[in-house]
Amino acid sequence: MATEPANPRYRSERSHQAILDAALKLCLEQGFARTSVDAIAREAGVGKQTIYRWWPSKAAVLVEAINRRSAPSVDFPDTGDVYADLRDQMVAVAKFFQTTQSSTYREVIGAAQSDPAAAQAILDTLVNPRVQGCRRRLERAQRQGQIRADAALDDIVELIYAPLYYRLLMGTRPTTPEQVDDILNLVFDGLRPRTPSPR
Amino acid sequence: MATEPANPRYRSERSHQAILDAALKLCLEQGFARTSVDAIAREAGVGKQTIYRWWPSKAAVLVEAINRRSAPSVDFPDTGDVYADLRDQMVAVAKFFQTTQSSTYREVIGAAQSDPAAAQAILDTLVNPRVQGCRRRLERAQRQGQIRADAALDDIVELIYAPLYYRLLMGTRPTTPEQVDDILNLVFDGLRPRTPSPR
Amino acid sequence: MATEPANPRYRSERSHQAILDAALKLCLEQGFARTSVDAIAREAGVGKQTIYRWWPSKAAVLVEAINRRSAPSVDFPDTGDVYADLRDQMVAVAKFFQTTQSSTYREVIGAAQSDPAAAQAILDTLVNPRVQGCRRRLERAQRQGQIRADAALDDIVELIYAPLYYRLLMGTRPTTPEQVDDILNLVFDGLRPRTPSPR
Amino acid sequence: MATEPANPRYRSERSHQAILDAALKLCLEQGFARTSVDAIAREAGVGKQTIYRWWPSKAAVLVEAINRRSAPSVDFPDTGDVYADLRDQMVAVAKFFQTTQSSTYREVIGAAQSDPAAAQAILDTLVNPRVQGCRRRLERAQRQGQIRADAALDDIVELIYAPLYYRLLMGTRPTTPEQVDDILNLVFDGLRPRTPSPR
DNA sequence: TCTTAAGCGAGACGGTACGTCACGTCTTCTG
DNA sequence: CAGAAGACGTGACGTACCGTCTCGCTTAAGA
Repeated sequence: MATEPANPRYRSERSHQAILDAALKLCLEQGFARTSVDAIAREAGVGKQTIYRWWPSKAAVLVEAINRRSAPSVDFPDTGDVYADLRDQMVAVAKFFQTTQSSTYREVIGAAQSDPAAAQAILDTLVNPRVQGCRRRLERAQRQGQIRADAALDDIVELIYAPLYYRLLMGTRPTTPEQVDDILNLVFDGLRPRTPSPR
Repeated sequence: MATEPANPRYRSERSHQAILDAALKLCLEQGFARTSVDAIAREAGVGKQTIYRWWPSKAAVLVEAINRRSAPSVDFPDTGDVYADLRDQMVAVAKFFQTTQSSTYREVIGAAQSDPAAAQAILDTLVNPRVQGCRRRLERAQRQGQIRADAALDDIVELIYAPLYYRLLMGTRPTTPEQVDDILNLVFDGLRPRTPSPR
Repeated sequence: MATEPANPRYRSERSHQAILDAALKLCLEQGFARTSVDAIAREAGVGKQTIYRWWPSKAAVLVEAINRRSAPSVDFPDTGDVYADLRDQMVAVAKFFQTTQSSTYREVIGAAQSDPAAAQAILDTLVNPRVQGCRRRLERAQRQGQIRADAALDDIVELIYAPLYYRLLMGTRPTTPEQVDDILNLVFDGLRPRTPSPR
Repeated sequence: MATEPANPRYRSERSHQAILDAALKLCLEQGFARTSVDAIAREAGVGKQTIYRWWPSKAAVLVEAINRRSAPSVDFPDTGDVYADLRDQMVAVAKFFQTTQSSTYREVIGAAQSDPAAAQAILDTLVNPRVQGCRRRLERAQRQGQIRADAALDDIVELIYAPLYYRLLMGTRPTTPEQVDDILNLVFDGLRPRTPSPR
């Protein structure tokens, strides 16, 4: 993983876990920006050096911590109905974006705007694995003729998730699960007015 | 405006402009995160307190500075062809997102993730005025039957701009003007496979 | 007076008094060091410039304010008994040094250590007039044979008052009126052991 | 010592000395009031925090620095002739008060008028050890009958040193070594006119 | 009586220094 | 001898005051 050094010789698993736990806890309590590395070390009962030994930045610690918590959600469901599967997955994301924990994720993405290494870690660890899962599901749907054959899959993935991230990061409106249907309807049927067509 | 105090008595216009200029210049040279308020004050030949007197944070200064530079782009074109008009505007945004200056905007949005006041300033000053322009254009198009009557306009605005912001902020891929057509095609025609329909 | 400009044309007597009152009040409440010129101006309902127009420094304001309050104590008594007269005056000084107001005086002398102009104002306005009064009284006593003819009067004045100031400024011990007799006994009779002599 | 924290764990001796040296140097060059903590840190090649970690104030730093320089002068001579010994010690003090370095001491005492902790440090570190030395010398002299048996020693110590401090702090006149004899003559023989007595 | 120049309250201005916080590295002692 | 504890150099923070300046307004002098 991008946030891991090559050779974790002598690495203390106890300290490792304690750091991730402490980081998440403190960010939840007071926000990522107000959480210092010193505070994480103190909370984890760990020397500051131990953190700097294994992670390049505070953001990297939280990328790993968030990933550990959200690992189960990587798998993309496949019930045969791509609309329903996308809906399920997006609702899960929308619900997460409504929780308090998501603001740690939000702040980490914010910090990554000034920290290319953190940005890369987010992509590699959190975003891309899920994007790949979605892409594979869309591929199957495309092969089965459930979505247009000429649509670029990467464009579709982004078109679907972008509105959720847009609302999260720009704060235009909260991301409620109900809005997922609005998005999917638009994305599936398009903007163009049409002669009545069977769904 | 959100970043302005109620009563700018005796405010020095010279200092005001010098601060905005200095802030933009330094952010362009070394990035927003590496630009300190001290440095802006020094570059502008201004006391630090003068900055804190009129703006609540470094981010707020840059919201106003960016807004001053980009004020002309608020107007949304109306040639009668909504697809072409959206395309024009999106291409302009995509081009801006490719420039070096956009990374200041990007970092300011990043900082706003930990600073609700800055987030509000971005919405009020930069985002919402342009969103309103787009929305009004879509309303006319909807009245003229160029887009579906049952589509919620706010959803459409976000569906169109979100992919550009997503790429900007998540760094998945650069936002080239060519991709604008890919997005618009998807958005207008939808994902559903279809019997040939006239464009 | 040293703290007064040459030509007080148009000077507002109301403001003048308000400044002196405000300065004394604030110093009494929170100490000289914690009292800012801004605060004095605000308390006096006066523009800051008005203070700077008439006094060179915060310390100079307080020298004048203290002087106004203590003007009556300049006169040195003359009952014919120089010992008793010195005792009276020293007791008055010792009592003042025990009051809360004296710590303003103390702090002003402290500030004068880094401000030659203030030091000069203290000498000219507060110290020297009283020293001269004491000196004149000692001169008469010397002419009347109550003190040694060969003693330098300036040395005597300092020898008498220095212990009080020493205790005030060095904080070795408080200056109680009772100690005045101890000092005067020593000063009058000297350290040398002696054959019994008539008082 | 009053200016030392209880437990100097891991304190860097190199930084410690560099701070004291830098503080003295800068105060000598530009005065105590014009010397900022920033400047001391810069001159010493040390972080500002390191100063604040070990001393409560700029004044406390200089109390320790002055003490380190003047440690040798604590011992009080004892040749058997108390007048001569006092004269020696007072001349040394008077000479020091004439040097440029003494104005650092003077300004520190000034600052202590608004800083009780600094005042205490001056007493504990600089004044009281020397006062005790003087007091012990006077005790011996008193036992040997060189000074009056009924004189309070603390009063004598202050009576002797106070005029020197008075001149230093009130700026009435410089403290020349010649004046020491004038003071001592007065103090030993007293003010009272007398029948010729053998010295 | 009417200018007119000043003093005036208010407070913004360019600055300096403050004392604190967090960073990422280095050092010391302890288990 | 690895790791906790935390001191270190660095640098930015946001605040407090400094002494000067720029505003309109009031006020008293002299034309």
